[in-house]
Amino acid sequence: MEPQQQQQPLNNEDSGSGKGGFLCRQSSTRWTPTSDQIRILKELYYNNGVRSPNAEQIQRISARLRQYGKIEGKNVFYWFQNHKARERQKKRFTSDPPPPMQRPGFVPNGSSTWKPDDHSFYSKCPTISPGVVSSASTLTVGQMGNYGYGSVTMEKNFMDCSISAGGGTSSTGVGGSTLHHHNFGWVGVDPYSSSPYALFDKRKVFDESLLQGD
Amino acid sequence: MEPQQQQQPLNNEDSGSGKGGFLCRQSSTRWTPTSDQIRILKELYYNNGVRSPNAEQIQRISARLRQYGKIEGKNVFYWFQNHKARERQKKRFTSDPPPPMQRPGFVPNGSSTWKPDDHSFYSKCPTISPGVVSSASTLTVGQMGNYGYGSVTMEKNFMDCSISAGGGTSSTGVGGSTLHHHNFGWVGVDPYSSSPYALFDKRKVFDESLLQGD
DNA sequence: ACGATATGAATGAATG
DNA sequence: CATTCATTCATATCGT
Repeated sequence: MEPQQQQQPLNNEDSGSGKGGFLCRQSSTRWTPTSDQIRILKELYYNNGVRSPNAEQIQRISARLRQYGKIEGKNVFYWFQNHKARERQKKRFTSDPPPPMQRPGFVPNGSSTWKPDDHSFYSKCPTISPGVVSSASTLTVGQMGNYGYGSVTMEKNFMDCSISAGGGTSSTGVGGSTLHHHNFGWVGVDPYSSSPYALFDKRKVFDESLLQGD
Repeated sequence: MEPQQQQQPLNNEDSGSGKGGFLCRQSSTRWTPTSDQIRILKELYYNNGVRSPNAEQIQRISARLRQYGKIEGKNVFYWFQNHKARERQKKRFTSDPPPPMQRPGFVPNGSSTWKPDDHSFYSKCPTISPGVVSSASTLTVGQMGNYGYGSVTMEKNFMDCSISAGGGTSSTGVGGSTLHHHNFGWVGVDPYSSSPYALFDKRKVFDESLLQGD
């Protein structure tokens, strides 16, 4: 990447405190990552091999990053998406590597897309005590955030090994619950639905089942 | 990042005279297309209707343009991106009649994050003349006809719902008894693919504003 | 020398 | 995951 390393007059954090009600340049709607946030994100990306974090990871990451400035989960999500995509893209039109052709008979990857995400090549869980790791399998999302050694420079720890967590991939392991993962309660109106009755189309929102996480 | 200026002030290559070592005009901060390169690019753009060349085309174009000066794939990529964007932007101000009302002073911002998406649909109908071969010569990247983009304008400003942590099924939902950490932000995200848009429908509401745990 | 404008570069956000 | 759009920043270029 481009050596863009320097800090500028971070003017984020803004929030026009409603000075008068008019004027007040409403900061852009767009997230403006701070240097620290960027630094951490890159850390995660390069040092921890995080590339496509899932919801939980995103939650933790954004929570951690929030210390350095306003940020939402989607920002983290997009950041990784973009960073990854750009890296690939740049490489794509920078050189003309012939399409990766695998020799027949050798199935590189059946159907599952290998995710270099966490638990990939880098040995993770650096700061996690072995004993504690086990608990990670269930869910460590608590907020181990930054304890002791953590400090600001050490953020890889919270990334840890969450992969096992409920098999982010196969949540079906829910067990007794016959709950289907099909009940996303998306609220919001349908911009396309010109049909008034389409209102009931969607399984309306707010499914208590979803809320009652427990 | 936004407010952050990315270009690092690399100061090498003193073009001035021994100034001492302060500011200097480095020669290669940014690509400066030559007349020939511009000419060809414009030809591709206007005569061949190339708007968003893909990796392969970019490679060919840059290779061809390299005859006229140093150039990289990304330069071509950005050139088309910018050219297209500016053309559109410009058109938006000129030929686009001022929409009724909305005068400065009217602050739409109120409760929901106003989304400045004014995907004005306009038929950009390029002015390329079919049959015109021009002198594109060797380059055959022309892909006229793909200026679709006239997508419909759809407002998806409904990304607001509630925090129905669909996580129920997600990894966190492991074991019926395991605690469910609901702090989920995005509604309707598919935990399996961690992609907010992985929904069956095209809706992809992810919201996270309610998040504020820590 | 500036100030304005044109434009290369970067990146957040979104779509398919 | 690839592609695209919008926005913004930084700088090159031009005008006065």
